[in-house]
Amino acid sequence: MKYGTVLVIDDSEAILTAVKICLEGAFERIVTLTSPDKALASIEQEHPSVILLDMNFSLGVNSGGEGMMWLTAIHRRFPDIPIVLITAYADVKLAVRALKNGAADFVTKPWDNEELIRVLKDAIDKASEVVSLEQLESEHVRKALNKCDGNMKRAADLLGISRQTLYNKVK
Amino acid sequence: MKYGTVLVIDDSEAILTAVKICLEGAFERIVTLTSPDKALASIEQEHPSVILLDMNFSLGVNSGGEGMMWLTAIHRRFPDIPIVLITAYADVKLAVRALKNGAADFVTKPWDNEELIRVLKDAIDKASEVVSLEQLESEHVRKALNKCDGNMKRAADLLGISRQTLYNKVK
DNA sequence: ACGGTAGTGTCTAATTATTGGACACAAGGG
DNA sequence: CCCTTGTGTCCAATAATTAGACACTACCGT
Repeated sequence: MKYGTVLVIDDSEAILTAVKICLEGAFERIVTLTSPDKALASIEQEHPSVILLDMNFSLGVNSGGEGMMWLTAIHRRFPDIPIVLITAYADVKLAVRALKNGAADFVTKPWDNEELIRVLKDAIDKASEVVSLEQLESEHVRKALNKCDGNMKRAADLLGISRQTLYNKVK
Repeated sequence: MKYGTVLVIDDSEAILTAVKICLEGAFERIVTLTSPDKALASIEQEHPSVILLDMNFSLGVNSGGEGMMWLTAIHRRFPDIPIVLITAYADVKLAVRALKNGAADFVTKPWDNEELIRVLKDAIDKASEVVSLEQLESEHVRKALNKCDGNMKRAADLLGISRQTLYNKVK
Protein backbone atom coordinates (compact mmCIF):
# COMPACT_ATOMS: atom_id res chain seq x y z
CA MET A 1 0.00 0.00 0.00
CA LYS A 2 1.44 3.28 -1.18
CA TYR A 3 0.89 6.47 0.79
CA GLY A 4 -2.04 8.31 -0.83
CA THR A 5 -2.55 11.83 -2.08
CA VAL A 6 -0.67 14.90 -0.86
CA LEU A 7 -2.16 18.37 -1.25
CA VAL A 8 0.56 21.02 -1.36
CA ILE A 9 -0.36 24.69 -0.92
CA ASP A 10 2.33 27.32 -1.51
CA ASP A 11 2.29 30.64 -3.33
CA SER A 12 5.58 29.96 -5.09
CA GLU A 13 5.49 27.90 -8.27
CA ALA A 14 9.17 27.11 -7.83
CA ILE A 15 8.54 25.64 -4.40
CA LEU A 16 5.60 23.64 -5.69
CA THR A 17 7.74 22.17 -8.44
CA ALA A 18 10.54 21.31 -6.06
CA VAL A 19 8.16 19.68 -3.60
CA LYS A 20 6.48 17.76 -6.38
CA ILE A 21 9.75 16.32 -7.58
CA CYS A 22 10.70 15.47 -4.04
CA LEU A 23 7.47 13.66 -3.21
CA GLU A 24 6.81 12.05 -6.58
CA GLY A 25 8.39 8.73 -5.75
CA ALA A 26 6.84 8.35 -2.36
CA PHE A 27 3.17 9.18 -2.90
CA GLU A 28 0.48 8.11 -5.31
CA ARG A 29 -0.58 11.59 -6.29
CA ILE A 30 0.55 15.17 -5.68
CA VAL A 31 -1.99 17.98 -6.00
CA THR A 32 -0.78 21.57 -5.86
CA LEU A 33 -2.45 24.91 -5.16
CA THR A 34 -0.87 28.36 -5.35
CA SER A 35 -3.46 29.86 -3.04
CA PRO A 36 -5.48 28.46 -0.15
CA ASP A 37 -8.68 30.06 -1.48
CA LYS A 38 -9.75 26.89 -3.19
CA ALA A 39 -8.29 24.61 -0.54
CA LEU A 40 -11.58 23.50 1.01
CA ALA A 41 -13.13 22.69 -2.35
CA SER A 42 -10.00 20.90 -3.48
CA ILE A 43 -9.88 18.80 -0.32
CA GLU A 44 -13.51 17.85 -0.78
CA GLN A 45 -12.70 16.63 -4.25
CA GLU A 46 -9.27 15.04 -3.80
CA HIS A 47 -9.58 13.59 -0.29
CA PRO A 48 -5.84 13.99 0.39
CA SER A 49 -4.17 11.84 3.02
CA VAL A 50 -2.13 14.80 4.20
CA ILE A 51 -1.83 18.53 3.48
CA LEU A 52 1.42 20.48 3.24
CA LEU A 53 0.61 24.12 3.90
CA ASP A 54 2.87 27.13 3.59
CA MET A 55 2.35 29.83 6.19
CA ASN A 56 2.96 33.01 4.20
CA PHE A 57 0.96 34.19 1.24
CA SER A 58 0.93 37.97 1.39
CA LEU A 59 4.24 39.36 0.17
CA GLY A 60 6.02 41.15 2.96
CA VAL A 61 3.76 39.64 5.60
CA ASN A 62 5.65 36.94 7.41
CA SER A 63 3.88 36.74 10.75
CA GLY A 64 2.40 33.46 9.63
CA GLY A 65 -1.05 34.73 10.57
CA GLU A 66 -2.55 33.84 7.25
CA GLY A 67 -1.23 30.30 7.28
CA MET A 68 -2.49 29.96 10.85
CA MET A 69 -5.93 31.11 9.76
CA TRP A 70 -6.06 28.56 6.98
CA LEU A 71 -4.75 25.89 9.30
CA THR A 72 -7.62 26.42 11.72
CA ALA A 73 -10.17 26.73 8.94
CA ILE A 74 -9.10 23.52 7.24
CA HIS A 75 -8.62 21.68 10.48
CA ARG A 76 -12.08 22.62 11.68
CA ARG A 77 -13.69 21.37 8.50
CA PHE A 78 -11.53 18.26 8.09
CA PRO A 79 -10.31 17.32 11.56
CA ASP A 80 -9.17 13.90 10.38
CA ILE A 81 -6.74 15.11 7.71
CA PRO A 82 -3.28 15.86 9.12
CA ILE A 83 -1.81 19.24 8.16
CA VAL A 84 1.95 19.79 8.05
CA LEU A 85 3.06 23.42 8.09
CA ILE A 86 6.11 24.75 6.30
CA THR A 87 7.65 28.18 6.64
CA ALA A 88 10.83 30.08 5.84
CA TYR A 89 10.66 32.03 9.09
CA ALA A 90 11.72 29.65 11.81
CA ASP A 91 10.02 30.94 14.90
CA VAL A 92 9.51 28.88 18.04
CA LYS A 93 6.38 30.74 19.15
CA LEU A 94 4.83 30.31 15.74
CA ALA A 95 5.64 26.61 15.63
CA VAL A 96 4.21 26.03 19.09
CA ARG A 97 1.04 27.93 18.26
CA ALA A 98 0.64 25.95 15.05
CA LEU A 99 0.96 22.59 16.78
CA LYS A 100 -1.45 23.66 19.50
CA ASN A 101 -3.87 24.69 16.78
CA GLY A 102 -3.90 21.20 15.40
CA ALA A 103 -0.97 21.03 12.98
CA ALA A 104 0.51 17.55 12.71
CA ASP A 105 4.05 18.84 12.26
CA PHE A 106 6.09 21.90 11.43
CA VAL A 107 9.07 22.06 9.08
CA THR A 108 11.27 24.97 8.03
CA LYS A 109 12.60 25.99 4.62
CA PRO A 110 14.96 25.01 3.27
CA TRP A 111 13.86 21.49 3.95
CA ASP A 112 15.58 18.16 3.72
CA ASN A 113 13.88 15.97 1.12
CA GLU A 114 14.19 12.75 3.06
CA GLU A 115 12.94 14.42 6.20
CA LEU A 116 9.94 15.97 4.45
CA ILE A 117 8.87 12.61 3.10
CA ARG A 118 9.31 11.01 6.50
CA VAL A 119 7.34 13.79 8.22
CA LEU A 120 4.44 13.50 5.79
CA LYS A 121 4.30 9.71 6.01
CA ASP A 122 4.51 9.91 9.77
CA ALA A 123 1.65 12.39 9.86
CA ILE A 124 -0.49 10.02 7.79
CA ASP A 125 0.38 7.05 9.98
CA LYS A 126 -0.39 8.94 13.17
CA ALA A 127 -3.69 10.23 11.82
CA SER A 128 -4.86 6.82 10.71
CA GLU A 129 -4.27 5.16 14.06
CA VAL A 130 -7.61 4.05 15.40
CA VAL A 131 -7.89 2.33 18.75
CA SER A 132 -10.78 0.22 19.99
CA LEU A 133 -13.70 1.97 21.61
CA GLU A 134 -13.07 -0.03 24.74
CA GLN A 135 -9.51 1.23 25.11
CA LEU A 136 -10.50 4.79 24.33
CA GLU A 137 -13.24 4.57 26.90
CA SER A 138 -11.13 3.13 29.69
CA GLU A 139 -8.46 5.79 29.19
CA HIS A 140 -11.08 8.50 29.27
CA VAL A 141 -12.66 7.05 32.38
CA ARG A 142 -9.30 7.05 34.12
CA LYS A 143 -8.77 10.68 33.15
CA ALA A 144 -12.18 11.71 34.43
CA LEU A 145 -11.66 9.91 37.73
CA ASN A 146 -8.29 11.57 38.03
CA LYS A 147 -9.80 14.99 37.53
CA CYS A 148 -12.44 14.29 40.16
CA ASP A 149 -9.89 12.95 42.67
CA GLY A 150 -11.59 9.58 42.60
CA ASN A 151 -15.07 10.94 43.29
CA MET A 152 -17.15 8.47 41.31
CA LYS A 153 -20.40 10.37 41.50
CA ARG A 154 -18.98 13.53 40.00
CA ALA A 155 -16.89 11.60 37.46
CA ALA A 156 -19.95 9.67 36.32
CA ASP A 157 -21.86 12.90 35.96
CA LEU A 158 -19.01 14.41 33.96
CA LEU A 159 -18.88 11.38 31.68
CA GLY A 160 -22.63 11.41 31.17
CA ILE A 161 -23.21 7.94 32.61
CA SER A 162 -24.76 6.64 35.79
CA ARG A 163 -22.78 6.08 38.95
CA GLN A 164 -23.36 2.34 38.86
CA THR A 165 -22.20 2.04 35.28
CA LEU A 166 -18.98 3.82 36.12
CA TYR A 167 -18.64 1.57 39.14
CA ASN A 168 -18.92 -1.49 36.90
CA LYS A 169 -16.49 -0.11 34.32
CA VAL A 170 -13.84 0.53 36.94
CA LYS A 171 -13.84 -2.98 38.38
CA MET B 1 -11.23 26.74 43.13
CA LYS B 2 -7.79 28.25 42.56
CA TYR B 3 -5.06 26.90 40.36
CA GLY B 4 -3.25 24.18 42.33
CA THR B 5 0.36 23.15 42.74
CA VAL B 6 3.17 23.80 40.28
CA LEU B 7 6.27 21.63 40.24
CA VAL B 8 9.27 23.53 38.85
CA ILE B 9 12.39 21.61 37.81
CA ASP B 10 15.49 23.60 36.87
CA ASP B 11 19.16 23.16 37.72
CA SER B 12 19.66 26.84 38.48
CA GLU B 13 18.70 28.08 41.94
CA ALA B 14 18.47 31.60 40.58
CA ILE B 15 15.92 30.54 37.99
CA LEU B 16 13.92 28.62 40.57
CA THR B 17 13.77 31.70 42.82
CA ALA B 18 12.73 33.94 39.97
CA VAL B 19 10.02 31.52 38.85
CA LYS B 20 8.80 31.10 42.39
CA ILE B 21 8.38 34.85 42.85
CA CYS B 22 6.68 35.08 39.50
CA LEU B 23 4.16 32.32 40.19
CA GLU B 24 3.60 32.92 43.90
CA GLY B 25 0.52 35.07 43.47
CA ALA B 26 -1.18 32.87 40.91
CA PHE B 27 -0.89 29.37 42.35
CA GLU B 28 -1.60 27.73 45.66
CA ARG B 29 1.77 26.10 46.03
CA ILE B 30 5.12 26.08 44.25
CA VAL B 31 7.41 23.07 44.65
CA THR B 32 10.94 23.24 43.25
CA LEU B 33 13.55 20.64 42.32
CA THR B 34 17.11 21.30 41.13
CA SER B 35 17.33 17.92 39.45
CA PRO B 36 14.78 15.65 37.78
CA ASP B 37 16.14 12.60 39.63
CA LYS B 38 13.51 12.84 42.33
CA ALA B 39 10.81 14.11 39.97
CA LEU B 40 8.72 10.95 39.85
CA ALA B 41 8.74 10.56 43.63
CA SER B 42 7.97 14.22 44.12
CA ILE B 43 5.04 14.08 41.70
CA GLU B 44 3.67 11.06 43.49
CA GLN B 45 3.76 12.98 46.75
CA GLU B 46 2.71 16.47 45.65
CA HIS B 47 0.21 15.69 42.88
CA PRO B 48 1.05 18.89 40.97
CA SER B 49 -1.50 20.35 38.57
CA VAL B 50 1.25 21.21 36.12
CA ILE B 51 5.01 20.71 35.77
CA LEU B 52 7.48 23.31 34.49
CA LEU B 53 10.52 21.44 33.24
CA ASP B 54 13.82 22.86 32.08
CA MET B 55 15.47 21.05 29.17
CA ASN B 56 19.15 21.28 30.03
CA PHE B 57 20.81 19.84 33.07
CA SER B 58 24.31 18.84 32.03
CA LEU B 59 26.56 21.87 31.76
CA GLY B 60 27.68 22.36 28.22
CA VAL B 61 25.04 20.00 26.90
CA ASN B 62 22.31 22.01 25.28
CA SER B 63 20.77 19.58 22.86
CA GLY B 64 17.80 19.28 25.16
CA GLY B 65 18.10 15.55 25.04
CA GLU B 66 18.04 15.18 28.77
CA GLY B 67 14.93 17.29 29.19
CA MET B 68 13.29 15.31 26.40
CA MET B 69 14.12 12.08 28.18
CA TRP B 70 12.58 13.30 31.40
CA LEU B 71 9.58 14.64 29.53
CA THR B 72 8.81 11.23 28.08
CA ALA B 73 9.52 9.45 31.35
CA ILE B 74 7.24 11.71 33.37
CA HIS B 75 4.58 11.80 30.69
CA ARG B 76 4.50 8.06 30.44
CA ARG B 77 4.04 7.65 34.18
CA PHE B 78 1.61 10.58 34.64
CA PRO B 79 -0.14 11.11 31.32
CA ASP B 80 -2.77 13.35 32.88
CA ILE B 81 -0.37 15.96 34.28
CA PRO B 82 0.51 18.64 31.72
CA ILE B 83 4.23 19.38 31.31
CA VAL B 84 5.44 22.78 30.10
CA LEU B 85 9.00 22.87 28.80
CA ILE B 86 11.33 25.81 29.17
CA THR B 87 14.71 26.30 27.53
CA ALA B 88 17.26 28.97 26.79
CA TYR B 89 18.04 27.50 23.39
CA ALA B 90 15.16 28.44 21.13
CA ASP B 91 15.10 25.74 18.51
CA VAL B 92 12.12 25.01 16.30
CA LYS B 93 12.99 21.35 15.82
CA LEU B 94 13.38 20.86 19.55
CA ALA B 95 10.07 22.59 20.29
CA VAL B 96 8.22 20.52 17.71
CA ARG B 97 9.71 17.30 18.99
CA ALA B 98 8.78 18.23 22.55
CA LEU B 99 5.14 18.95 21.71
CA LYS B 100 4.90 15.75 19.69
CA ASN B 101 6.28 13.90 22.69
CA GLY B 102 3.43 15.11 24.84
CA ALA B 103 4.54 18.50 26.18
CA ALA B 104 1.63 20.85 26.82
CA ASP B 105 3.58 23.95 25.81
CA PHE B 106 7.07 25.26 25.17
CA VAL B 107 8.48 28.60 26.37
CA THR B 108 11.90 30.16 25.92
CA LYS B 109 14.15 31.99 28.37
CA PRO B 110 14.07 34.78 29.12
CA TRP B 111 10.36 34.49 29.71
CA ASP B 112 7.63 37.01 30.21
CA ASN B 113 6.09 36.60 33.65
CA GLU B 114 2.51 37.23 32.59
CA GLU B 115 2.89 34.88 29.68
CA LEU B 116 4.36 32.12 31.83
CA ILE B 117 1.45 32.31 34.24
CA ARG B 118 -1.01 32.28 31.37
CA VAL B 119 0.70 29.31 29.71
CA LEU B 120 0.68 27.27 32.92
CA LYS B 121 -2.95 28.05 33.70
CA ASP B 122 -3.89 27.28 30.14
CA ALA B 123 -2.10 23.93 30.33
CA ILE B 124 -4.05 23.07 33.48
CA ASP B 125 -7.36 24.09 31.93
CA LYS B 126 -6.71 22.09 28.77
CA ALA B 127 -5.68 19.01 30.73
CA SER B 128 -8.73 19.08 32.94
CA GLU B 129 -11.21 19.26 30.09
CA VAL B 130 -13.30 16.11 30.13
CA VAL B 131 -16.01 15.50 27.58
CA SER B 132 -18.89 13.05 27.83
CA LEU B 133 -18.28 9.47 26.80
CA GLU B 134 -21.01 9.82 24.23
CA GLN B 135 -19.30 12.72 22.48
CA LEU B 136 -15.90 11.05 22.64
CA GLU B 137 -17.38 7.94 21.17
CA SER B 138 -19.22 9.59 18.31
CA GLU B 139 -16.09 11.51 17.30
CA HIS B 140 -14.07 8.35 17.37
CA VAL B 141 -16.67 6.50 15.35
CA ARG B 142 -16.60 9.22 12.73
CA LYS B 143 -12.82 9.00 12.58
CA ALA B 144 -12.89 5.25 12.18
CA LEU B 145 -15.49 5.41 9.42
CA ASN B 146 -13.42 8.06 7.72
CA LYS B 147 -10.35 5.84 7.82
CA CYS B 148 -12.32 2.95 6.35
CA ASP B 149 -13.86 5.11 3.61
CA GLY B 150 -17.30 4.45 5.02
CA ASN B 151 -16.90 0.67 5.07
CA MET B 152 -18.95 -0.16 8.15
CA LYS B 153 -17.84 -3.75 8.50
CA ARG B 154 -14.16 -2.89 8.65
CA ALA B 155 -14.79 0.16 10.83
CA ALA B 156 -16.80 -1.92 13.30
CA ASP B 157 -14.03 -4.48 13.38
CA LEU B 158 -11.46 -1.73 14.00
CA LEU B 159 -13.55 -0.27 16.80
CA GLY B 160 -14.05 -3.66 18.39
CA ILE B 161 -17.85 -3.66 18.11
CA SER B 162 -20.32 -5.53 15.93
CA ARG B 163 -21.46 -4.25 12.59
CA GLN B 164 -25.03 -3.81 13.77
CA THR B 165 -23.98 -1.82 16.80
CA LEU B 166 -22.02 0.55 14.62
CA TYR B 167 -24.99 0.75 12.31
CA ASN B 168 -27.20 1.81 15.22
CA LYS B 169 -24.68 4.32 16.53
CA VAL B 170 -24.41 6.04 13.18
CA LYS B 171 -28.11 6.63 12.77
C1' DA C 1 -21.94 16.56 70.33
C1' DC C 2 -25.33 17.09 66.82
C1' DG C 3 -27.84 17.05 62.51
C1' DG C 4 -27.14 17.80 57.60
C1' DT C 5 -24.88 16.81 53.46
C1' DA C 6 -22.43 13.91 50.28
C1' DG C 7 -20.50 9.80 48.85
C1' DT C 8 -19.93 4.71 48.89
C1' DG C 9 -21.10 -0.13 48.21
C1' DT C 10 -24.73 -3.04 47.32
C1' DC C 11 -29.14 -4.82 45.68
C1' DT C 12 -33.51 -5.25 42.49
C1' DA C 13 -36.35 -4.92 38.56
C1' DA C 14 -37.29 -2.61 34.33
C1' DT C 15 -35.43 -0.98 30.25
C1' DT C 16 -31.96 -0.75 26.42
C1' DA C 17 -28.02 -2.08 23.94
C1' DT C 18 -25.37 -5.50 21.92
C1' DT C 19 -24.67 -9.72 19.92
C1' DG C 20 -24.45 -13.77 16.45
C1' DG C 21 -27.03 -15.51 13.11
C1' DA C 22 -29.76 -15.30 9.16
C1' DC C 23 -31.56 -13.65 4.62
C1' DA C 24 -32.11 -11.14 0.10
C1' DC C 25 -29.81 -8.01 -2.53
C1' DA C 26 -26.19 -5.00 -5.01
C1' DA C 27 -21.53 -4.18 -6.73
C1' DG C 28 -17.09 -5.60 -8.44
C1' DG C 29 -13.26 -8.46 -9.82
C1' DG C 30 -11.01 -12.58 -11.56
C1' DC D 1 -20.42 -15.57 -14.99
C1' DC D 2 -19.55 -17.17 -10.43
C1' DC D 3 -17.51 -15.69 -6.10
C1' DT D 4 -16.51 -12.53 -2.76
C1' DT D 5 -17.67 -8.64 0.01
C1' DG D 6 -20.61 -5.50 2.01
C1' DT D 7 -25.26 -3.55 2.87
C1' DG D 8 -29.84 -3.21 4.97
C1' DT D 9 -32.90 -5.54 7.63
C1' DC D 10 -34.91 -8.76 10.80
C1' DC D 11 -34.89 -12.05 15.05
C1' DA D 12 -34.16 -13.88 19.68
C1' DA D 13 -30.73 -14.52 23.37
C1' DT D 14 -27.67 -12.20 26.21
C1' DA D 15 -25.41 -8.37 28.48
C1' DA D 16 -25.28 -3.58 29.92
C1' DT D 17 -27.47 0.43 31.77
C1' DT D 18 -30.69 2.61 34.35
C1' DA D 19 -33.53 4.71 38.40
C1' DG D 20 -34.43 3.83 42.77
C1' DA D 21 -33.68 2.23 47.28
C1' DC D 22 -31.07 1.19 51.61
C1' DA D 23 -27.52 1.12 55.29
C1' DC D 24 -23.25 2.89 56.25
C1' DT D 25 -19.23 6.21 56.63
C1' DA D 26 -17.00 10.69 56.56
C1' DC D 27 -16.95 15.34 57.00
C1' DC D 28 -18.67 20.14 57.94
C1' DG D 29 -20.68 23.92 60.36
C1' DT D 30 -22.93 25.33 64.52
